[in-house]
Amino acid sequence: MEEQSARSLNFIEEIIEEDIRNGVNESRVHTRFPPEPNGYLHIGHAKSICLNFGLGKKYNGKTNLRFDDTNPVKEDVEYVDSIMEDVRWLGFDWEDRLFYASDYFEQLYAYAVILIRKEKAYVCDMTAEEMSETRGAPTRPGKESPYRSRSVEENIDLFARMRAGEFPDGSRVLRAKIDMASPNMHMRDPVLYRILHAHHHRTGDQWCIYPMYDFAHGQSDSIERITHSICTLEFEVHRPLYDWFIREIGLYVPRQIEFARLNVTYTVMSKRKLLELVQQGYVNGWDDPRMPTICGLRRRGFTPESIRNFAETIGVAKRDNVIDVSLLEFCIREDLNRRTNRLMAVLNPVRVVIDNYPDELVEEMESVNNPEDESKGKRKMPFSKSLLIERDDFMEDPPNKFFRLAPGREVRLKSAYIIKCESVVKNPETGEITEIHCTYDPQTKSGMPESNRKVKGTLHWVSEKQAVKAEIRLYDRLFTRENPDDIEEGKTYKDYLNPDSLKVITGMIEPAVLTPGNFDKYQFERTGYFSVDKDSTPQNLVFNRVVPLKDSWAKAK
RNA sequence: UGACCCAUGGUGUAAAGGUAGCACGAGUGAUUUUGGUUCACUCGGUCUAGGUUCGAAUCCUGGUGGGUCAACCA
Repeated sequence: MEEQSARSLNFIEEIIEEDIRNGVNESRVHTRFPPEPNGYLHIGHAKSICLNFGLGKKYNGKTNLRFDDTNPVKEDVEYVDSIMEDVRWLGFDWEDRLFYASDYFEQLYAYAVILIRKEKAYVCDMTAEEMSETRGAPTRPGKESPYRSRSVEENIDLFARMRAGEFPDGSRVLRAKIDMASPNMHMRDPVLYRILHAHHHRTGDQWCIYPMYDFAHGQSDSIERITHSICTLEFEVHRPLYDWFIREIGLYVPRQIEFARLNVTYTVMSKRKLLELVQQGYVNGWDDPRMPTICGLRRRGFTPESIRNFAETIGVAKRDNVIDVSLLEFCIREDLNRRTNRLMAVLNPVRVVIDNYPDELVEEMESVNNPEDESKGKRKMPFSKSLLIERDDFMEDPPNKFFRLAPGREVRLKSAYIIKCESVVKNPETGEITEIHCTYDPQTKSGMPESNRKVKGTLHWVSEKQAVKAEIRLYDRLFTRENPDDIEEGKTYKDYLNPDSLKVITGMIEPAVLTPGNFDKYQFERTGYFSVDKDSTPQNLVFNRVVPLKDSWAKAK
């Protein structure tokens, strides 16, 4: 069965397997997912989560969750909590390996002192502006800081006093002493520590100096004995620095591997932009179903399985990529198709009156919940003289290939009778059709011996009197441009926001949904997959459309 | 105009020097109590120019195109 996995490794797996063969780091595999708690996780993080935890599992290794919380002014426990919830929801377990970079502040301080003693780090008094000016440019070398040659003793003393809070923010930094002429900007005496009198969400006011990403990340990996530190491509130029710290301090050696981050058409992925959409009210919060956040997708009705399968399907490589949203839609359709119950729901109703049906009779019609899965059982739906069908399912003057209801034509009502349209009633002023009068054939009730007569179409319907009103939220892509980050002159990504990304309508639902034991996601016949919104109550049913069904008739039109 | 990274159908991703495959997509047909689902078939690709080799998507060189890097962010 699994024969094909024998030799179809992605480039990261090849590196890992080679390391295993060579006995690198005792041939262990230990990965980590290291988010900064400064925002909510999105589908791009899901790729990283699936990758890191997936690799840990595949190679019988472990995966840590580590919060990269070295910048207190941007971080908050709100984000810590949401990240843990999202990772768990996706189906991954860090067991007892929950860590914070802030757990290592004392250790990192000691590492910095080691570098100072080796004359590989120094306290620099330049302002941020001066530092920026003397750093040079990629094509031009920088100039060495006048503080570069401070004595070890002076550096140790100054660094201790930085920690003790003797200096104001921004007055001094600790820098590595590497090479101001390096073609790699990150090697031009990068900042290791800065002074920041800010309250940290975990360490409180214990520290007023904070390590920079470069000084914290690799060492944290090393402390946790991470073997493979997988990150996105923009950190590729940081790798020489990552390795430099590990080597100079003399630490356990993890290997950093970079992959291309995920991009999806018709959406933005940067935390900054997503934050703007929330803060400026373009969407209703991080979990707005239009957002590409994990919590947004969850609220929309995506399943963890579908997202994991998506991550598996897109693969991993180093070239820039833009995944078409249709692939994400495929993944959720594929999953929901076999797990959701079918539900009759009429989104844009028009009345159908069965003239030859008894006035007061209400029959119970039986329908399978999921034709793909018999074990999902059956349900009963009331049927009566006055029904509602989809307005689109009737045409007074239809083209040839219209398979639905039209004057003189027959259709089957799903799980009920075959009906024939006899006449229509219109509003004399507007010309709008208000009633469609039909007759039914009593011999064609679903399940009866003579019910197998072929008719061109089958329609969904609800019984007018028993149907339940529901608020239906139809979501469309948030942006009108395939790549909202590809901005035309004089515009911003916000100019590509889709004003019609949310449409709220009132639909009529079969009453079965109110009975207990139903699933929280449904396939509405022909219209799409829907989930019950978290704000829904029995008095006010609210459905979110996860994704429309494919509709080849719509295309033909 | 520096360093580093990348280049396979429309979109992704495989092929460890030896048949360019898979998925989405698009198209055609069959089945169908929804035109969905399911099934079958089809479409379509190695950026370019040289070189090495019996043989190159794969190795080498040049070009072209794209990306990353000049935060006391991560």
